[in-house]
Amino acid sequence: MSNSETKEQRREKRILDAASELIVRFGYDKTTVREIADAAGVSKGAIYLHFDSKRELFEGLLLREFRLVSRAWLDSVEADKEAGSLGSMYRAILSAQHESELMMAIYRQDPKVLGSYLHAEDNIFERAYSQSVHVRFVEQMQAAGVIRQDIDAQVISHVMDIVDYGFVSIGELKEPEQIPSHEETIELIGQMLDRALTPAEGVDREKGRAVIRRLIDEYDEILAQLMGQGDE
Amino acid sequence: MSNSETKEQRREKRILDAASELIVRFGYDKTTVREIADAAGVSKGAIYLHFDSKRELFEGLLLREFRLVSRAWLDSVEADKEAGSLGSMYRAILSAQHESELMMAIYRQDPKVLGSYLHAEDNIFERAYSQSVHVRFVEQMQAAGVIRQDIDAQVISHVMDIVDYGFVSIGELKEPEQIPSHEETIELIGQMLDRALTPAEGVDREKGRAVIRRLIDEYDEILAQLMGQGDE
DNA sequence: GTTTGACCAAAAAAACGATTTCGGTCATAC
DNA sequence: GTATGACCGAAATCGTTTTTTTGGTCAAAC
Repeated sequence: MSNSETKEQRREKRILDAASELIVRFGYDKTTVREIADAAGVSKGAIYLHFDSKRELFEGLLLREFRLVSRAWLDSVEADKEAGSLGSMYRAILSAQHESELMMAIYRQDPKVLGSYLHAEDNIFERAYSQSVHVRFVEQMQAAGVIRQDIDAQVISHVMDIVDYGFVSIGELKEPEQIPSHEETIELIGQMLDRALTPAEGVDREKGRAVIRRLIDEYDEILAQLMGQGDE
Repeated sequence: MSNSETKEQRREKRILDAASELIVRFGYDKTTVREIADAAGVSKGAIYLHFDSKRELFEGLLLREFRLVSRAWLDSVEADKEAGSLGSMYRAILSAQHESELMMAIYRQDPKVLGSYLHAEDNIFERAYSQSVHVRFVEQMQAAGVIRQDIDAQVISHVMDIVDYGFVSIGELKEPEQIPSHEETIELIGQMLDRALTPAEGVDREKGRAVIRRLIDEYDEILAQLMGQGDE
C-alpha cells in the first residue's frame, strides 16, 4: 500500500467536501443528495456506493471533522515547543475548532445546520457525549501536575465547557463588528486558565503534551467505535 | 407621598408577576392576554388600563426585570464588605442573573421564551445593546485600577460576555445532572477573572464599589430612557 | 466491473377554505 | 370615575386535498 489515495478515496473526499460546504451553508435538511452529487461532480447513484443513506453520509462527515480537528489540535501542540501549559493547549483547541465552520456548528448544536439530525434518535452526539472526555482530560491533567488538584475536576471541566460553548456561540448573539479578533480573545482566555489553574510549583510541559497524545489516541478509538456502530 | 404602594401599583405588580410566570413557562407567543388577566385575578380590560398593548406589557416586564436584577446586584455588592475585586463583583452579577429564570432567558436570547418578540423590529434588546454598557464597565474599572490596563477593554469585555453567555446557556446543552452546583462554578469563574485581570499592585476595593454605584445610576437612566421611548 | 439517471413510494410542501383563537375596543354596569 | 366582558376584525390554526420534492433503487449503458 502506497501513501497515494485510491480513486475511490478521492471520490469519497470530494463527496464529503461538497456535503460539508452545502450543509454548513444551507443546513442538513435543506441539502439534498442530488445537490451533493452535482457539487461533487458525481452521479446520485455513486453516492450510494460510498454511503448507505443520507444520514450515514452525514455521520461520516461528522466523524471526519472530529478527526481532522483533533489532528489539527495535536499537530499544533506538537509544533509549539512552548506548549504544554493548560492555557496554551486550550488556546490550540479553540483555534482548531474556530478554523472549521462545521465544527463550530456542531459544538453549539446549531439547529440551522444540524436540522432534524439534532433530534434524531441515537444520533452520534448522544453517543459521543456519554463518554465524558472533558472530565477525563482535566483529571489526567491534574494527575500530570499541569492543573491544580485542589479543585474538583467536574467543576473545572464545566467551566471550560462554559467558555468553549460561549466562544463558539457568541456569534449568534453579537454582530461581527462587535467581536474583537479571535486571536486576542483566545490569548486572554488562555491567560485566565493558566493563572487560575496552574499549580504554584510550576509545570512540566512535556508531561502536559504526553497527556494530549494519550488522550487523542483514546479519542481516536472512541471515534473508530462510533464509526463501527454506524455500519451495522 | 408615603412608601406604601397605591392600589394601582399593586395591581400592576400582580399583572407583571402573572405575566412573568406564564411567559417563562409557556413563552411570549403562547401566553395570551386573557390568561395573564385570569392568573392576575383581574379582567382583560384592566390590563389595558395599565399597558397599551401586549407588547408594551412585555417590555414593561423586561424593564422591571433589568431593574430588579441590577438592584439585586448592587445590594449584594454593598452588603459584602469583601467585595470590590473584579471577581467578587462578577460573581455577584452571575448570581443575581441566575436567580431569575426570565433574566437567564433574556441573556441567552431564548426563542422558546421570547418568541416572536425576539425578531420584532426595534425591540428593546437592539436598543439596549447599542449602548455598550459592558465595555464601559470594563473601561471604568480600568480607570479605577481594579482591572489591568494593558489589555484592551473591548477584548476583556468580550471574554466576559463569552463567559456570561456560556454560563446562562449551558443548560441548553447539558443535562442537569451533568452540571455542578452553580456556587462552585461561579466561585471558579470569579477566581479566574481575579487572577488574570487584577493589577499586580493590588486594588482599592472601595473604588471598585464606587464604579458599580456610578454604573448602576447610568444604567437606570438608560432604562428610564428606554421606558420613555416605549410610551410614544 | 462501474457508473448512471430514469423511476418509485413516501414524505414534505403548498393550496385552500373552514374554524378557532387572540389582541384590542367600548358600551354598559357598578 | 373605574372596571368589566361581550364583541369585532385580523390572524393563526386546523383539516383536507393536491402537488412537488426527495431519499433510495436498479435495469440499462458504459
